[in-house]
Amino acid sequence: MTSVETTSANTKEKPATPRERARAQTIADIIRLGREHLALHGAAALSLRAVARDLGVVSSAVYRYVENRDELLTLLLIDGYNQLGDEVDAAVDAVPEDDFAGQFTALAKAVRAWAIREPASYSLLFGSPVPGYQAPGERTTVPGTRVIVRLVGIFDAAYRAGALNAEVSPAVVIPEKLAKDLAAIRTELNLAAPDASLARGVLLWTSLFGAVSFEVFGQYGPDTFTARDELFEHQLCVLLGVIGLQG
Amino acid sequence: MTSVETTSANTKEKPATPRERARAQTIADIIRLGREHLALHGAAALSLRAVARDLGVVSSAVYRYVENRDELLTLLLIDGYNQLGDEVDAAVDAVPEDDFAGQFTALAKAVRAWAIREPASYSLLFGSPVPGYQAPGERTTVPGTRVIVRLVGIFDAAYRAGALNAEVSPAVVIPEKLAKDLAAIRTELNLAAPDASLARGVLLWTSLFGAVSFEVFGQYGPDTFTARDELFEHQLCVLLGVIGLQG
DNA sequence: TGTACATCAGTGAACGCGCGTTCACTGATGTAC
DNA sequence: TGTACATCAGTGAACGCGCGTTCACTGATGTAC
Repeated sequence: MTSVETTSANTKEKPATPRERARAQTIADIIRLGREHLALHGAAALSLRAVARDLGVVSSAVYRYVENRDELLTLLLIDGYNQLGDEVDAAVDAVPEDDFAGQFTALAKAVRAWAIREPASYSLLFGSPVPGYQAPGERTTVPGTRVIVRLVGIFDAAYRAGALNAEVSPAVVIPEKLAKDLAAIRTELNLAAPDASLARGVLLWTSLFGAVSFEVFGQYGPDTFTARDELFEHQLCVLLGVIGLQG
Repeated sequence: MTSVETTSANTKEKPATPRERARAQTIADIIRLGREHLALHGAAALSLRAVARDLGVVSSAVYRYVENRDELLTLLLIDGYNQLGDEVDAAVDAVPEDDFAGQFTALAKAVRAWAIREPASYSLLFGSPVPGYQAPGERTTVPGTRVIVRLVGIFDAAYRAGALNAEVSPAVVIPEKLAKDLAAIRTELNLAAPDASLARGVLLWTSLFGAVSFEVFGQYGPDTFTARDELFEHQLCVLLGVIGLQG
């Protein structure tokens, strides 16, 4: 269920000894409790002592499993990215391969559903940075880019299939500096879509998370929008139009 | 310079006695130091004791000016909203009244410039909620809605002037529940634009802050985009197309 | 103008709290012969 | 299979820290007569 198992299965293939299984279980418990704590008090207030209390163990015992507070944050970050990534993958995989608009919609809805269900994890991943904490890039980059990689994957497949109408609005000039960035992305992810399409993909990406963040972070206020599902779906429709995909 | 003066000028008209001026100055200092602290350690770590230290005063002395920690947060919130609102207003006012695309661009650029200059304040206003803190709506709603009110103002003026091409893409059906929300907004803000245009306005709003948040919160990573100004301007262009305004 | 009193700013000590982290330790679980 | 040793999980006390908040207080600044 949690992605810890996946991660540990990747590093160590064998089911291992009872002691090792107990250890893996404890680490999973620590992450689970950490996530609960995150949900209740936020990332900045995450404390090893509180996790130890919930675990029913003396505070220093946690140091057998986690080097320090920052590492617990890192574990939660990675676990969150993988949870989100798993749900997004499952949602997209359930849509026919040639239904690009459907895949995009599924991805977007999966992101939103997860964000609303796990607002604290969403905040940790996509909200304001945690003061004094710097994520270790070598461990977080891969899980942290799963959603955007998947998104551009759909995007590029649609382009290759000729389903992307890039000329949907008058061509906008892309400055050379921006074109260089886009070229680097194209090379790294092995894409075919031209600059104008890629740039629209970035807009899609930021807009999607902008809409979700407004909802999760309470920017809409309590009463302004009661029809939030409908609002979100409508925004998706318009965004699909922006990249020239028929919903 | 800060908007405290504006606020206090609104409640008390007179320049007042020396003692009162000294008091106002001290409150302004507290807010300034609070903002610096915010920038260095984040909202969750904001402490009255630290502000007192920077103010060169014993910790209990701050309670002469601020009821408790939460009220300091509220002051910072209101001050931030007003700072942003002032800059946005100034930027928009500098554009000719009939140049709606220019006004929108000016608003967007002002938001982004302020956010990049004051990332901590931006985080407090638009990032993850501060755990354990609930903003008092009766004091924050008015300053907190200045930007969006200004945005829909531009938007509606463009519509009334016939500059908004609402039929830019095939009409999307707006569900009844969402239409009700939009109708309430239309009444409250005295707008003329139809549902489809208003809904696009909301998308514009969330997309704008989505783009800014990604940049401020470091979601782009350190290297992916070096041409951030160009990327943002390009996104504005596309968004202008979405609402049917010629940039 | 001068005195008596009220208001206010700031002091310093104290309260109880929770935090991260270290360290020497006790037992239980595993491993090697 | 049985014993001797190594590894590991968890204990409990302690360290130094910063926090929010209260309270009785000292002086300085203002106000009323």
